[in-house]
Amino acid sequence: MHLPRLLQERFRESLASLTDRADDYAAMIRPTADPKHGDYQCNCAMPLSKEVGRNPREVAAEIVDKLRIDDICETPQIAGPGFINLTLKTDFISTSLSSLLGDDRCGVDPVKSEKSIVIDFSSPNVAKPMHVGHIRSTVIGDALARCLRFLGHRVVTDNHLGDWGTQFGIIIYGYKHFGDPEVVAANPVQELAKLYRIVNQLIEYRKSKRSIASLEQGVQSAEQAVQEAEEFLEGAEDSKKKAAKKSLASAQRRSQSAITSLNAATEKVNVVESDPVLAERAKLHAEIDQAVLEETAKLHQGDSENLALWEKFLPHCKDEINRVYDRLGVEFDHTLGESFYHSQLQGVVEKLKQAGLAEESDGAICVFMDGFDAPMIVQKQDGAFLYATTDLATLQYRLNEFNPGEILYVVDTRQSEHFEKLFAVADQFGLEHVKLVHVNFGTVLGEDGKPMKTRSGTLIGLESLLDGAVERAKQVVCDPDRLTTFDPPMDEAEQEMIAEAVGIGAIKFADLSHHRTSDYRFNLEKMVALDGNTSAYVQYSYARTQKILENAKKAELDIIQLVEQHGIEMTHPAERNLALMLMKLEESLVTLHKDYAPNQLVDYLLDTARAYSKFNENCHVLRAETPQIQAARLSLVCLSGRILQLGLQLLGIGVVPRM
RNA sequence: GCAUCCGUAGCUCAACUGGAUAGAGCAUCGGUCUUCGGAACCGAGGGUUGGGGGUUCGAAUCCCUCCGGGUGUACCA
Repeated sequence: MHLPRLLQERFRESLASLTDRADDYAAMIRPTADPKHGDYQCNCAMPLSKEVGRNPREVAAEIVDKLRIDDICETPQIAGPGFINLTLKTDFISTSLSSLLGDDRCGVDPVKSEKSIVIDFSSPNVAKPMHVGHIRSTVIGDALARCLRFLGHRVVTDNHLGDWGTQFGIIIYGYKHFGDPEVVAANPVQELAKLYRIVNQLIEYRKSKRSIASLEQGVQSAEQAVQEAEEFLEGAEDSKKKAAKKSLASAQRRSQSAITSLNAATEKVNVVESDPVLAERAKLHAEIDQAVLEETAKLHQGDSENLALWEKFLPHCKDEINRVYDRLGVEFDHTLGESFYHSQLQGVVEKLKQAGLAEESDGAICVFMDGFDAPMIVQKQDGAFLYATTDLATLQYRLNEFNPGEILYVVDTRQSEHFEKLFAVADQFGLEHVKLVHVNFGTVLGEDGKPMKTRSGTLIGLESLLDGAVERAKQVVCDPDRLTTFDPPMDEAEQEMIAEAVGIGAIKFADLSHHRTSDYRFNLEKMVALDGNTSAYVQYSYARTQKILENAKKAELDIIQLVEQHGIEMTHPAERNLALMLMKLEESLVTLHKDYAPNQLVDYLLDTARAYSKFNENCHVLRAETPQIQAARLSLVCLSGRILQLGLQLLGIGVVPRM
């Protein structure tokens, strides 16, 4: 059920005699912004009037005159410069609503032309703890996969794991120098993580140590700039004071951020140097960054010892990330990591050379392209391949294996340039039949508006983030005062289950509720709040529907019978509004697909939950005046519950029967 | 420097890609109801969509320009 499409068909017929671009004009149907203009509006008369050189209201009148739509809408109204306003007939809404009953797709028609769509998302580096930066790709990618699949597309999800990079050099180095084979064997996941941290800390120490001099210089020049700005402000004429204040504030910000960077580096150095054990280690492993790269290179060249270690460690690293996926309820059809493509990389480079696309420059093999300052480097001076190479190999493999119509890369927006290059190269490879999309997304910011970090400046672990949300959700949802109102009482297990659903849901919902391309501020308190634009509000609305159905002792089959017997009679505006909302799920999903923007569905669910609340407030079900009215209300409650549940499920969020 | 994204209510964010009086939620203030669970509902205030110009029936959206910010910029991913 996609109302704009239905209306569009009618307009196309009516427009056919006026223009040969009837399709384009018929597409100009929108929901109205204000209910007083009806439910939908068609905005085609104004542009069309220009094409045919006539008065827009006249054109609108002619369109309306030819329009056969009285089975769906009241008489269309022409308003303003030539808007055609459409109000659905309440009968039509009732009939449509009853057709949703018993339909497990909730009225969403499967797409007519299904596509095969590959979605590349999450893609963490194994052996490195997952952190806050992995939320967005994982949550957005999973939601897209669920929604597009539900729409009827053949979706292939692939987790392009970073399982072949420097982080393994780090672990291998750590194992060789700090590892105890027995301890690692006994508790591999934790021990490997520990080894990673030890080596990484030393590398960070070295980096920081090297950068301190230039950071100090940065602070100095920033402070000088502040001073200059202050002096300028003092001497400035009144007319320039405002501008001078602004540039002073800007200089102060820069100075602050320079100081922060310097402090972070100094802190990393001090942590190591103030600890005798660490200081000794740092001295012993002075060349550690180089050594780690060498271990990585040896692995890539097939060194038997390192390869054996890699094979031994990889499963444990996967266990580690799979635990997080289990908790998030995320699954993949394929997990083909970088290592899977290793043997194909040389071939890709050769192919690029043969096609005349790649050439040597400064010892590296590069693809130069118009419109880009820097080339795409596919092989380094030292012979190593890069992620551009892997991405090309991956693309090639996916085209052969999955024959997709679309490939979506759910990856941070900071990698835009990489994907522009990748797509440009792919284009020259003759891949124009597949739609390649970089589904980019913004950064998760802390309360201070800067990328989210812990107080000590490190990234926040994903698991501790989830733990925090669940814990907070439990405090809020399982408040002892509230719990006393439940009958039967909630046992500990149920409380845990609710906290998990609400806590994890809160994080996902908050992420998905923002347009993916914008940055957003992470605020746990607001996310798990019971009021506001939160998952808990939607989940709670669902729980209320279930309570009413329970009290009414009616299952969906009973309701279908009641409707067959009594029909659906709507007497209150809140009923009509809710019913109309319930018919719009497909609309939100189609819009979602157009922009790969899950916030479309989030907005829909919030609107629906609010419409339900209003209905719930105004329209008593059990005390309904007549059986007809009650049948209608039971239908609305039942379908509201089903659609809220389905919508949340399509976002990867669960519901609980009571909370 | 170049490229690119952004600037919307006090705060956090939307706005179906050019449509009517720019919407939600927090927060603030006021109101409703003997709860099919009040975690509710109704209402009010709050905006020159960073500034200025342009395009047209119509601009938060497109173009130009200035101001302010983020990000990326040859061998990391």
